[in-house]
Amino acid sequence: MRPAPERRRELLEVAAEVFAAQGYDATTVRRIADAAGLLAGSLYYHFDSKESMLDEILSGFLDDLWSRYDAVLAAGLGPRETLEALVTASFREIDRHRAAVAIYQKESGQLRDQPRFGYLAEAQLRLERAWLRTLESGAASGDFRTDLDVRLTYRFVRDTVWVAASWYRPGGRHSPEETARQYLSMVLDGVALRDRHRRTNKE
Amino acid sequence: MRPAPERRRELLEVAAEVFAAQGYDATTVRRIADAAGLLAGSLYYHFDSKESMLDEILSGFLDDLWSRYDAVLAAGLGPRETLEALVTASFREIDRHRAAVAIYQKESGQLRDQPRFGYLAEAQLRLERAWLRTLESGAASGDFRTDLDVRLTYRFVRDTVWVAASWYRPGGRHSPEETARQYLSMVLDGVALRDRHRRTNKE
DNA sequence: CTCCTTCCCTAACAAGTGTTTGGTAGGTTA
DNA sequence: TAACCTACCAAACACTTGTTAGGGAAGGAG
Repeated sequence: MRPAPERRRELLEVAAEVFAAQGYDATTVRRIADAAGLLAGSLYYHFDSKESMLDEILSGFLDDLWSRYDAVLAAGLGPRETLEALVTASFREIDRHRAAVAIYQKESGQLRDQPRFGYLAEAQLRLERAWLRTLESGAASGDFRTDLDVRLTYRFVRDTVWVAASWYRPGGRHSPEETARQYLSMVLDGVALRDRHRRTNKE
Repeated sequence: MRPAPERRRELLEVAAEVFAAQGYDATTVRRIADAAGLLAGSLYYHFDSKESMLDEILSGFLDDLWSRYDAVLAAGLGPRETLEALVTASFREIDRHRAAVAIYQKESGQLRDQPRFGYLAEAQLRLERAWLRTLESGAASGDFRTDLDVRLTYRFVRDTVWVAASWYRPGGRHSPEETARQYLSMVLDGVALRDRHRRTNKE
């Protein structure tokens, strides 16, 4: 009597990988079964629909993400440190849930209208609020520039981070922490050369 | 005897809009027909397959994009001016071909393996080369920082620009030129406050 | 041994898919 | 007038889709 949840997680990982590579709608349930080494109908012993698999993948990822974000936001750091911590946490999440993040990026737009996936819209709103608060308090405290549209800045930071899931490969040249450091350096200081940059790359 | 190509372009625009909103695979040919005000079978008088529509949309967009990029690259500008011109051209392209760009972003990954869409892979390669050359010569000339991984910088710039297609709406608050200016300001100088930024926002 | 549970297979289902075929209303040309 | 072309409709086609029902092999429990 093996522990069932293990097999379940195995299958979900396979499904996530295929969803991320082919897109949710383009992925047939038979293809997931092929990749997992069983037949299409057998998947329905573990899950009650293709949509349930997607649901479980996405909500699992979001739960994980929020537990990390909430920890950062509750730490009471300064705006700049909060931004750094959020970005770093995001890249760690991409490292762990690469497929789920890619799916979220691709399909979230068309899914959030569906009642079952309403939590995607809520999550996006919570995310936006958290980021806007951080950016605004950073502008007030003198950490960030004040001549930029805050909402534009938010989208800029958000997108630059999360699109990375489309090309990032775990175990590649850069660790999530190093990728985060370089991204933060670009987002905060820009790519143009200024006198400081010669050796100010704070470690 | 009205000019046929006009109707053709009309239908392609409708199709592009639906593809962008729902995703290519999730879009049924009947839904396109609905949105265009005719029946599914009638589409096959104008196009010989659903795939052909997608092909025409994407290659049309890429042709347009390259004609603009080539003009910029042939102008012999300095690295920083080239980067600024490329980014501005990109946002103008997003303004004109928003739906096509969104489709390209979403589906290009799964399409480029298909022989018919091989030109997508070629285009991506040409784009990467053009950008890398610009970034490298900018690092050599002292315009850009040298302590960043060039390929990472490339992906950073590329992504930040093109993802904008997922939220940008023509006729919104910001014109493509103004959006480009703000993005360039963030990419080049960063979002962190430095002494200069109080009033150095050139113009 | 028998019973039961877990996990999978075989085989089929109804619904929806992209596409084709034949026809036709209405305008243009001769 | 008749012949023709454009742009569409109506109806069906073969196929794929997600999903279900019934059965069976393997192994632990009594």
